[in-house]
Amino acid sequence: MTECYIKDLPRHAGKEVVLKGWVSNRRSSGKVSFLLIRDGSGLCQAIAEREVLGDIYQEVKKIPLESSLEVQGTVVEESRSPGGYELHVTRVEIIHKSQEEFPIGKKEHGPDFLLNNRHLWLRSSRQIAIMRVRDTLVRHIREYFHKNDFTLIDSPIFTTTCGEDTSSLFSVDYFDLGKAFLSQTGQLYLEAAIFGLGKVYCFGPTFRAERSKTRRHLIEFWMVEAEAAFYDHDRNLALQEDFVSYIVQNTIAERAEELASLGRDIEPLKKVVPPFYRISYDEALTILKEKGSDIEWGTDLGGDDETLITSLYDKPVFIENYPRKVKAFYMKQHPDKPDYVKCADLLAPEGYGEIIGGSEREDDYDKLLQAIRENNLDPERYGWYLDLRKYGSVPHSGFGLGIERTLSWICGLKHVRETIPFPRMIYRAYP
RNA sequence: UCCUCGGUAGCUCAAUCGGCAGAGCGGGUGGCUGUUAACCACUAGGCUGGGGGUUCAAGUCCCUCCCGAGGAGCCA
Repeated sequence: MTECYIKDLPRHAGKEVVLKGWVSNRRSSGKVSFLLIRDGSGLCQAIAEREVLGDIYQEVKKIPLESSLEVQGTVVEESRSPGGYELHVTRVEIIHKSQEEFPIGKKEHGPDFLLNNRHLWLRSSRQIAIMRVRDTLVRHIREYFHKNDFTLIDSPIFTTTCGEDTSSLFSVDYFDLGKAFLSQTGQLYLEAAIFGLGKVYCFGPTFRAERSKTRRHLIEFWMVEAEAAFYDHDRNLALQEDFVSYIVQNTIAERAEELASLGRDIEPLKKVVPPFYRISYDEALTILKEKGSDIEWGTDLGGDDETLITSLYDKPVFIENYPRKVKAFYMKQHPDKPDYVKCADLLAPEGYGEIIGGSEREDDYDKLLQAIRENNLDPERYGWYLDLRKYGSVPHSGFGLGIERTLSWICGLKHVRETIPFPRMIYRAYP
């Protein structure tokens, strides 16, 4: 007997096959039961009739949701079944009958309950759709870098240097060496790698011990970072435009069905092609003040500010050249305006806000050392990083893109917590 | 850490001015041969987050603690 996956049913129309999966939903009407089977490849309606099945029909009719089954039957084209094909069952074997009522019901649930049952929530069609989009997005990210001659450099998770300030780092005991930190960025290591490989990227989890509690924050999230030798600020922005357009267009083309099931209108995403809008930090401030914001020069844009700016544009917008004092120590000082750095954040439209932070890096040894001291960091710990400016230092730039924020934007979600299989949040590390 | 909102049946939520604790879904029992979160009938299910207070009377008002959500700060 041919065993097959639901996605392959059209190829077996009229034939008898075996499916293995779970009872996603069930309805019965006296002598006939409709079992909605999920097998990881799709959904299919299986028709179980009393006259065909005999004694086991009574058990099948009452089978608890999410029980696992092996069903054998004839594949029949049927528009009323999801996927367009249904199975007329001739034999049922119960692999495992759910021991208790499945906690995730057919009606709505609240976020607390769903997050406590994340291990079971992942079986629902909405979560399946999001995970498929995530898989596709990640694949196109890797593909883009591969096609453009970037080499993957896996950066360490344990670090003794940091890219941001130490207050937001998780520390762990590291044998006799004292404290080590969980990585916040692989950037500094990528900078070391460009001298051998030119263009590199890393992709992995990153950890922020910030007591953030918003729809845009996770404690553990995935970030893809790229770094390229001889890329100045403008070339960096062109790369980001090309990259973001590529991953968005390819993902929405491949996952149109899933995005539709999530209720995402992809028309706004189709506009995500180069060039993106570019405004300076100072211009952003002027706009914000005109709109009534009380933001002051020398502070970062808040969530409301980002929402206001993005509402004015139908495509992603770069905010360039921030004040030096609000950005990280490694960013290159602006040659004409010493109070600024050559950097840009990329804000996604439709109110989603920052998805990329990037900059040209300081390539001058003395200026970098000075910046490290100004930020009260220990120059000895950054010895290796300073070394990079001693042997053939070159202009170079890079950026980091947050996977969950980008996915949340593409899927049109209200919160990043649904974009990662097991979200880590300030008061939640279970399951 | 701060601000705002919330916690009532397994789940999602009602409960008017402080006056008998309710519904839908899910569970159980029965019915139905084409259902699409199926439907119909019956049924079980409660320390109203914990503690204290006011009152003849508290889910409702006050104090306090716990838990959650959204936001601020910070960031991708």
